[in-house]
Parts: sequence; C-alpha cells; structure tokens
Amino acid sequence: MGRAPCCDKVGLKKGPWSPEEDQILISYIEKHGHGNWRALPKQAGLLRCGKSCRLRWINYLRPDIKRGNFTKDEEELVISLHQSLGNRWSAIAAQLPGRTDNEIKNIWHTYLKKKLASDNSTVAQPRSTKKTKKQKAETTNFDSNPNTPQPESISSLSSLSTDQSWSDDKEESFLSEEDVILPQMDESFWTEMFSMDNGTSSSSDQTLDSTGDASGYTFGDQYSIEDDKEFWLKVFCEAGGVMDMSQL
DNA sequence: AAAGTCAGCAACCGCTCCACT
DNA sequence: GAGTGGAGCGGTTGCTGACTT
Repeated sequence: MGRAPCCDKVGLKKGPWSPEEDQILISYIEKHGHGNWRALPKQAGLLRCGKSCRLRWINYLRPDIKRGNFTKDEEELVISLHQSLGNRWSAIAAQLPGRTDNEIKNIWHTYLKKKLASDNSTVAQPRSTKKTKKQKAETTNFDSNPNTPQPESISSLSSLSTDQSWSDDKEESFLSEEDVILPQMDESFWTEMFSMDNGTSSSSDQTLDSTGDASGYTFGDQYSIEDDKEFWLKVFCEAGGVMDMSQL
C-alpha cells in the first residue's frame, strides 16, 4: 500500500522554474508567509507541488541567500564541520550564514571532496576559467537583491583566527586584515558565545558529540558550559582557527 | 567549426522525524 | 501507544554550458 505521495502529481509542473513562477512564489510568501507548504501552491496559483515550492524558496529565492563563490574561510569551515558532523548538510549550513544545505552539498561533491583527496600538497582547483551560469547571473544581477550580502563583503561576519598557516593564503580570501580577529577565550568570550548559542534555534536541536561523532551531544541547558567549550574548541581548532561567530 | 567530454548545480525522490490527534 | 500528515534532510539525477580535442 505505502504512503500517499506528498502531493497530487497529476498536472503538476516539474523541472526548472520560470521567472514568472519565481515571482509568483516570492510575492505570495512576502504577502502571506509560507505557512502550509502543501497548501501554498494552490493558494498562490502555482502548478507545483509544495515540496518543490519549499525547495525553490529555501535554496534560491530566500532574500537572505548569499550568492557567490565560497570564500576560503567558508571552505575551511565546511571541511572542518564535515569532519565533525559528516554528511549532515543542514547542520553544516546552519554554521554558514546565507548558504544552503544544497549548495554546500554541491560544493562538497564537486570541489571540496577532491580538494581533500588530493592530499593537501596538490590542492585541486575548480576549473579556473570556466564561468558558470550562476557566476554569469551574479555578474549581471549583482545588485538585483539589496538584501543579499555581496561575496566580497564578509565584514558582516566576525571571524577568528589562531592559525598563521591559514592566514598565509588569505590573499585568496575575501577577508581583509582587519576582519581577522584573534580570539580572547576568556570567561566573557564564552559567556557571549553561549548566550548566542542559547538564542539560536538553528543549532539548538542539533546533536553533536565531543568526539566528533554526530550523536549524543545536545546543545542546551542539560549540558554544562564546560562540555560545550570542549566541543567548540575542537571545532575551532579543526577549522584552522576560523570560526563564524555570528552563527554560534 | 563541430563533436565529445565533463563540471556545476538546480531540482527531484524517497526516506525519516516530529507534532498532532 | 498508534496512526497520520507535514516538514525537513540527504542522496541522486539530469540538464546546461564551458572546455577540450
């Protein structure tokens, strides 16, 4: 018997979204919010399944999506978090503002995985001269969404670095010298950090353990600050001393 | 210039999780 | 506690376009 499909697929459109469909979805959500995804396409007048609408909104149309190439520190953070969390793309995405799980997953499979496999010495590079559809769109529509942070500007992030080896190649990154902040991991640092942690719903339901496995470690008040310190210090060190503190 | 190859990425599919009854 | 439905997640597919031959 099995479960009924998520939506009635008869007569529903599949495949790439047209600009008109995008506009309908955007204006509907701006007006009413997404509410019930299943009911949304009908109410908005879209011949799409709710799941498709949700995916399109989450991965592409959301105003806070950051377009553009991954910066060096974002790449490092993805690699580090992947070591800790495994293929939990949504958990990884929660640590990267404006990046989606789908995007991170794509980057991982197309680039970072190879970069890691190449044994650190011969670092794989994406095809340098190839300009993708996405990049072309960014070139032409760079300012189309005023809410979208620009790739060159990472000043909205507060990053930390304790690793000089990372900063050796920071000329490849969009980080400027003044964006790199050396951490003062005193009590006020942790106090601030955990006040951010407790106030962030995106990370509050994740389970992480201090050994790097994705189990048995839940953020929240049932764990001591010392436990969290140990975990975050480990992540921090694995990241080569680069952390996006705004997401903690 | 044309054909073949391959990388990038948007989107789909199937499954699990979770809240609600 | 069991059943149901919606949301979310991760794996995978397939199209597009840049690059190579």
